[in-house]
Amino acid sequence: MPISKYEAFAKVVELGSLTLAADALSCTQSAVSHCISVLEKECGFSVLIRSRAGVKLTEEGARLLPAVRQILSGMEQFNQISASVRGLDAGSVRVGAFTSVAVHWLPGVIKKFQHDYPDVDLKLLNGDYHDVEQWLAEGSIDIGFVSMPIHLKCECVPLMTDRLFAILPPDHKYAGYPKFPLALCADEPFISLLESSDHDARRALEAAGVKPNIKFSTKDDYAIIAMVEQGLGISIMPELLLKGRHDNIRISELVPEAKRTIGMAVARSGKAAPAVKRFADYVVKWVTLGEEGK
Amino acid sequence: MPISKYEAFAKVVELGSLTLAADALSCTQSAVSHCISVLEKECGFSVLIRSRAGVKLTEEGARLLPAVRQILSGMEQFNQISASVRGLDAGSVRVGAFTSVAVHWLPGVIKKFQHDYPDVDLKLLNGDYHDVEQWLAEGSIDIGFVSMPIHLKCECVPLMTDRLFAILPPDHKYAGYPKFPLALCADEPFISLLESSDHDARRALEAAGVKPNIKFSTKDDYAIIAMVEQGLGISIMPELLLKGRHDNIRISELVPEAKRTIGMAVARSGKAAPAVKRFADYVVKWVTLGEEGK
DNA sequence: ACCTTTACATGAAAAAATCTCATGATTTCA
DNA sequence: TGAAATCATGAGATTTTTTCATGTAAAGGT
Repeated sequence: MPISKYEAFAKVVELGSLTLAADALSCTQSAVSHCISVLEKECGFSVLIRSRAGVKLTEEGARLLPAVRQILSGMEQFNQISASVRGLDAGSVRVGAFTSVAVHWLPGVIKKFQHDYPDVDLKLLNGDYHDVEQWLAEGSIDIGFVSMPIHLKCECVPLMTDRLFAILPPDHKYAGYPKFPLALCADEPFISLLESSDHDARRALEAAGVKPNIKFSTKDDYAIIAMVEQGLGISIMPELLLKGRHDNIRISELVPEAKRTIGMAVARSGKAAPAVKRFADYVVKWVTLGEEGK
Repeated sequence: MPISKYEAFAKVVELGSLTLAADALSCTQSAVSHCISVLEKECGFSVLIRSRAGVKLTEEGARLLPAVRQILSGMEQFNQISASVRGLDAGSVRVGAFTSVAVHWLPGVIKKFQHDYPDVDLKLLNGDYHDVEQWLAEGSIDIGFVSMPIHLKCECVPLMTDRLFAILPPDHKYAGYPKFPLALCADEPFISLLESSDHDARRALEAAGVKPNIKFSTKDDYAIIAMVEQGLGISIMPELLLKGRHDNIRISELVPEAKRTIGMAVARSGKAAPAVKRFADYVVKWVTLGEEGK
């Protein structure tokens, strides 16, 4: 409970009494008296005329009053603004995400968040894994969705693990089988994401020591699905991306099983702006209580 | 040497570095760092992004900046004003006046002013109209009392209008008449101020097209009165000079009526030292509320 | 007049805030 | 990899602010 001498002065002038001002400021009359003394010592002249029934401004004190009001109004404004930022009436959140998250999670999260905090400015950037990490490193986004692990030094919480599946054209010779041996990717025409865009399938194949027979590469996940549909080859896709779609493809479990872990990285996590922290909370809540949670 | 956290914040933002700000504020880098921490604790979010080469504002910090600037500008203003008022403790006021003012007004004004501002050094120069204007022009006085109008380029406020009267020896042939025709000055022996000392009587006579029959000239008003008393001649004097005196003379209204306007000229009026402005205020107050005001 | 009440002042000591010192951690540059 | 530069941090010293306990002065009632 620190009292600024300016506040004390203004209050005393307003109420015309040290005692009343002290009450109003919840401190002792002595404290207010000392404050005024300090003020007067600094000024080098008295600002108040003391008398029996309280005090009133000297002419010099009156000259100071506008400046004091300006200081106090500035402090008031300061508090208003910081409260408004704290209360999420202000601020912005820049989110970077790759396709599956941008398609399956963000619309819902954003809708809910925007409803609760209509004054926060949301910005969504869409890219591949590499883009998102780049943006994080640059500081051009506050929150980035990534495939874990990540080398960037910033706090990153795992959100869910997502199985990888083989996708085949419907009339593919292995289409009938419920499981698909990863090793076959070495023979079958394989449609891949660009190297920079993909970590998951690549990691799975490397882990199994399989060198895929890459026929096509693209940066767009849905383009791959379309190509598979047309029988141009097979590919590997995470479950989240396939969910809810009705493509004319066959989906088979991989053998051995492979997965990715989707994580959320928060830039300058501990010191993130309130709006950013809150948005991160929303994401976690959204994912943990049933991704499709109302 | 107390450093406000607002000051620290603004300086850091301005210089983009805690270290430089610390130098600028003559305190340690540690102090600045603590200040910012306190600020951030109060706000509940970070206001600066720390990096190798200094720091920069967060978006939230930027929002606070205008309020901080307002606070600092208020403090600056506060110091300016108090320094200017303090000027009264160190200032001096040099006043030039002619006889009637020096006798009838200044003692009272000076007494009151000295009581209220005992530290202000007052200097009073006594002279005639010409002397005062000379001193004003030279800048050797701050405030000069003059008979308006004045040609000098400096702010000059009219204080009062003062009627001119004829003064006659008690046994003069016209002594019985309540009014005295100005034209008679052409015949009667006339006692005049030196040309440089007088404007008022001269102007009145000229306006009436009367050429006075000047027998004696002196620079001292009271010498004229004494000479009139002795029956050496007649003269013209302003009311203020005659007030409160009990000379053995006859005072008659002039026909046509004549007057002078006493004004106060303030050198460099707008930029005058606080003590000078204040003294001028006192004079005006003194004159307006009854010249003999308590 | 004299006491009571009310209001501000003051001095010492406690409490709090602020500053410095020493040192740590991190990043950049050579 | 080491040196230099920059910000952070913790402990202790310093300064400021607050409280507590009175003191002083003026106004009002009796």
